[in-house]
Amino acid sequence: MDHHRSGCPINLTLEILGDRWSLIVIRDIMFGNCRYFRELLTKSEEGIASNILAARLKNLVAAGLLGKTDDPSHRQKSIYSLTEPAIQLVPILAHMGAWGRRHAPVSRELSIRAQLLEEGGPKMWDGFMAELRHIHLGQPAPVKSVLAQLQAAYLRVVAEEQAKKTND
Amino acid sequence: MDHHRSGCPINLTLEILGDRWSLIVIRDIMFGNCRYFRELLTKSEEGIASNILAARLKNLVAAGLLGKTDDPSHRQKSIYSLTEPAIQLVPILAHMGAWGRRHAPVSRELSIRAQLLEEGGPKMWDGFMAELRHIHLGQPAPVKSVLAQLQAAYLRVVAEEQAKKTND
DNA sequence: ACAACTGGTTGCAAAATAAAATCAGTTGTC
DNA sequence: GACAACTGATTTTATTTTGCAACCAGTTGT
Repeated sequence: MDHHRSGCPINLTLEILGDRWSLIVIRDIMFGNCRYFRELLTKSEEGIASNILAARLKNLVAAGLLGKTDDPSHRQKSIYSLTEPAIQLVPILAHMGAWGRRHAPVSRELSIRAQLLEEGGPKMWDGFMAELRHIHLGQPAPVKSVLAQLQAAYLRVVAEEQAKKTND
Repeated sequence: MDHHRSGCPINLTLEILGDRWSLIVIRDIMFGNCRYFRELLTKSEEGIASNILAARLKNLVAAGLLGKTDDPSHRQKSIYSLTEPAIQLVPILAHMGAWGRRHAPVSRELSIRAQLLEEGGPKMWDGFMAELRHIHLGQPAPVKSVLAQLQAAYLRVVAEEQAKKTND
C-alpha cells in the first residue's frame, strides 16, 4: 500500500488485514503450523486459490507480518514464519473466534479451539504468543504447549463427532 | 452470504466483516456516533463512496449488526443503530486500534482514542459497551461516559497539534 | 531417466469495488 | 406554491480483485 486513506489505527490495520484471505493465511500458519506454500494451499478448509495465496503471502511479507526463508532440505522450498507484529494479532484472532462462536453458525470441531482460547483468556494468549515466539522466532520454549492443548481438544471433538455419526 | 466457506469461527467472522469498509462504518457509528447516511458519508476520514456505503449498510442490517429505524423528525431519514452483536465488537476494535498504533504509521489525533482505550483495558471497554447499549438499545445510562472522555481527549490533542502548527 | 512434488505464474471469465452522475421524495424558505 | 437544498439511494462506467484451470521450471527420490 503506497497511499493511506487516513492515519486512524483501525483504518490502517484494516488496510493491511481487511480482506477475505489475509487473516485466514495467518490463522493457518499460527494455529495449523503450516509453514509451506503447499501446506497452506491444501490444508486450509476454505480452499484458497494458488494465485491468491501467492499474492497474499507476498503482501504479508512486504507488510512485515511474515518472514520468508529458504528451506535447507529443499532448495526450492520456502519456509514462512510469523514475525512479532503477526504474533501480536493473537488477541484479535482470539476475540474474532469468540465473536464468531457467539454470532455465527460455527461447526463444533472447528470452534473448539476458539472456545478453549476464550476460556483461557489473556493469560493463555500470552502463553500461546510465547510459544509462537519459540516456533517462529527461535526464542526459548515455554514449559507448556498451548498449541498441543488446542490440537488435542480438536482431535478429541473430531473423534466424538465421528462416533456420533456412526451411531446413526 | 448464502454459502459459507467453512464452519470456522474466524472464517465466519471474516465473511461478515472481512472487507475494507464494514468495520469503518461500524467504527464511525460506534465512536463518532454517526447515525445517518449523510453523516457516515461525510464525517468519515477515509471518504467512502455513497454506493459502497449504501451496500455496506444493507449488508450489515441483513447480517444483524445494525438496526434501521425511521427518523420521526424527517420522514425520509433513517436512523442506524448498533445491535448487541455489533456492540460486542468493541474488544476487537480496541485491539485493532492498539495493534495499528504499534505497527502502523498512525497520526496522533486519530490514535489518541485508541491509546485511551488500550490504557483503559477491558474494564473501560465494558463501560463503553454499557454506554453503547444505552445509546443504541435504550438501556439505562451508565454514570460515566467513555465516549465523552474519548471525545475530550481527541479535541485536546487536535488543539495541541493546531498550536504546534501555528508556532512554526 | 523418470515420475512425483515443489513454489509459483499465466490467461481468462466473473464478481466485487470505486467514482461520478443522476434520481425522486422531503424539507424549509420565501 | 415556487424553488433551492438536502435526503438516501440508484445508475453508469471503469478499474480491481477473485476464482479456476492449465501450465511451468527446478528439485527430489527411485
